[in-house]
Amino acid sequence: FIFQEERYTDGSKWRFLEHKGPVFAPPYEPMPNKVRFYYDGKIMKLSAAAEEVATFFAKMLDHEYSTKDVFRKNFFKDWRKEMTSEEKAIITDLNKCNFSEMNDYFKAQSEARKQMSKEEKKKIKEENERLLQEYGFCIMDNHKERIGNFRTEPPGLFRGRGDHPKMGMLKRRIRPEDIIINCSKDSKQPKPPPGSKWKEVRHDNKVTWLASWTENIQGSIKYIMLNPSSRIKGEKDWQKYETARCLKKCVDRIRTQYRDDWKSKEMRIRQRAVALYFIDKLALRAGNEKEEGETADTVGCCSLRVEHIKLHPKINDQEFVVELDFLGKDSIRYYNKMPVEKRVFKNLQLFLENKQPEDDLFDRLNTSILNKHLQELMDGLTAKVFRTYNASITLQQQLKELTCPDDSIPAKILSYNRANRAVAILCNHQRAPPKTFEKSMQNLQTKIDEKEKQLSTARKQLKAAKADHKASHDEKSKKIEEQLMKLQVQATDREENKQIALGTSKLNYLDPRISVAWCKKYGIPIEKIYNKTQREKFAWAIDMAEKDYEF
DNA sequence: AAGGGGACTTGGAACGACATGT
DNA sequence: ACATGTCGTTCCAAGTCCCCTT
Repeated sequence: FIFQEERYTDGSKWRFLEHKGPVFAPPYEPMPNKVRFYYDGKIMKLSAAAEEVATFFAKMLDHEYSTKDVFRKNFFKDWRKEMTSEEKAIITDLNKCNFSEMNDYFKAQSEARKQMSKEEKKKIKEENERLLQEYGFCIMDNHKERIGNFRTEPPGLFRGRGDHPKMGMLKRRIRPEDIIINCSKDSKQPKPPPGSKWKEVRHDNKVTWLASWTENIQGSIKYIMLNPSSRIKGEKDWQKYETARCLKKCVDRIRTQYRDDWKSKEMRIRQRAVALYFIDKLALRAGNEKEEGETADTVGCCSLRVEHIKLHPKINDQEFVVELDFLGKDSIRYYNKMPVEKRVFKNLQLFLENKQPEDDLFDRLNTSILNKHLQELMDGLTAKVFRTYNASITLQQQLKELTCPDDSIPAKILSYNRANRAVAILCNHQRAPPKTFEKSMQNLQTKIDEKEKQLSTARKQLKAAKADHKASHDEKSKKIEEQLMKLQVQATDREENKQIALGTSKLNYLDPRISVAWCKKYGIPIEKIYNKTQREKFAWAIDMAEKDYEF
C-alpha cells in the first residue's frame, strides 16, 4: 500500500530533509526620473523608501480598495513611517498626493509585457523554469518532492477580505534575517544570499515545513511547505477521508444522541446539541472566537450571535422556521431559511431569551468544548469532519441518483457537475458571477442557434436524398445533433454555475475515490473530471479506487 | 478555563498562459 | 497574426484545531 512504507509511529514526519531555502522577492527598482510624484500640485522627489511604498498605492489606484477610508488611513499612517523627516513635514494629507504618473507607468509596463516578442517571453519562461528546478524541489526521505510555495511573499499593501480593520497596512519586505530554516542535520543546509544570515536553522522533524517567517500585519507565522502532490500531504488527505468514513459508521448513533440531548436538563448540553445539529445538517464551520478589531467580523456555528438568527413560529404554511443570516469565512454571506424540529425551535427560543443582538447565541459553548465532546464520541472526530463527511456522502448519493448509464459522456459529466454543485451549495461555496458572464452566455447561445440551423438544413438534405434514393445524409445529421447536444449541455452547466464555486469542494471536501470509482464505472476518462494538477494531487486515489469503491 | 502560539487546511480572486475563432 | 474567452495556476488571507502556559 502506497503510504504504509514510510509511516512513523513516534509522531515524526521525516528522517531526512534537504532543500535550497526560499527565493526572495526582487529588490526595489526606483522609478525612472520621468515618472514623477506630485504633492499639492508640485513635483516632489521621494526618497527610495518612501517611493517604494508610494508605488504600492499607485498600483492599486484603479481598485475600489484605494477609495476606502480605512484603507487610506492605514496606508497613510504606515507610509509616513517610511518617510524622511523632511518628507513627513511636507506630506500631511493623502488627498493632496498625485500618484497618477506612477500608475500610468505600471500600466504601460504591463502592456509592454503583453507585447513582448516570442523570444523574450520564452527567455522569461526558461528563467522561471530554471528557478523552479533549482528551488522548487526538496528531498524528503527517499523522494524528490515539489515544494508548494518556494518564494517569500513580496512587500505590498495588505488587502484583507470584507470589512477588514487592517486593510491598507504595509506588508514589509521579508529578508533572510526573518527566515527560520528547517531541515535535517545531515542534509546540505541552504545558503543565505551573500552578505546575509538566516534568523535560525533548526532540525525539527515533528513538523512538515521547510522555512517560516513571522508576518507583520497579524503577527502570524507563514510557512513554506510541500505541494499537494507530495507524499506527506497526500497521506494526510487520505487520513482525513478515512476519518470521515469512520464518522459514516457511527453517525446514526451520534445523531440519536444529540437529538436526545435536546431534552437535557443542562443548558450547556442543549446548546451543544443544537449547535451540533446545525453543523451536521447545515454544514456550518465550527466558529472559533476571534480577537475583536484584529479581523473582519465573521462567525461560524459556535460564534453565532443573536443578531444572526430569526425565528418564525409560522411562515407561509411552514412551522418552526429558522432564518440564518451572517458573514462566514472570507466574509461570504450565509443566508438560509429552513424548517427545523419543534424541539430545536423551542431550544433556540430559550437561548435567545433576555439577550441583546450582539450577545452569543450559544453562550455556554465554544469550539474547544464542542470538540472535546466530539472526541469522546469518536476517535479523531472534530466539527470539520462533519463537513467532509456530509460533502462526500452527498456527492456519492447525488451521483447515484443523477447518472443515467445510457447518457452520452457530456451528459454524464453534466450530472457529475450537478452532484458537485449540490455539495458546493451545501457548503456555501459562492463566487462573484464572472465579469464576462452575460456576454459569454450570449456567445454560447449564438453558437447553439447556428448549430440548430445547420441541423435543420442537414435534415432537409436527408429528406431530399431519401426521396431521390441516393446515399444517406444520416451520418451527418447525427454528428450535428451530437454537437448541438454538447453545446446545450455546456450552456445549462454554465448557467447553473453562475454563482457557485466548485473548486473548493472538489479539492478539499470530496473523497477523490468516489470520483475515480464513478469514472471507472461509467467509462469516463479521468481527465474529464480532474486536470493534470488535480490528478497529481489525487494520484493516491486514482491508484487505489476500483469501480465499486464505496465511501 | 482562558489565552496565546503554532501548524496545518480551506477559500475566493487575481493573474497569466493557452485555446479558439476570425 | 490577432483578439478574445477560458481555464489552470498562483496568491495569500482566513479558517480549524491542537498544545502549552498560567
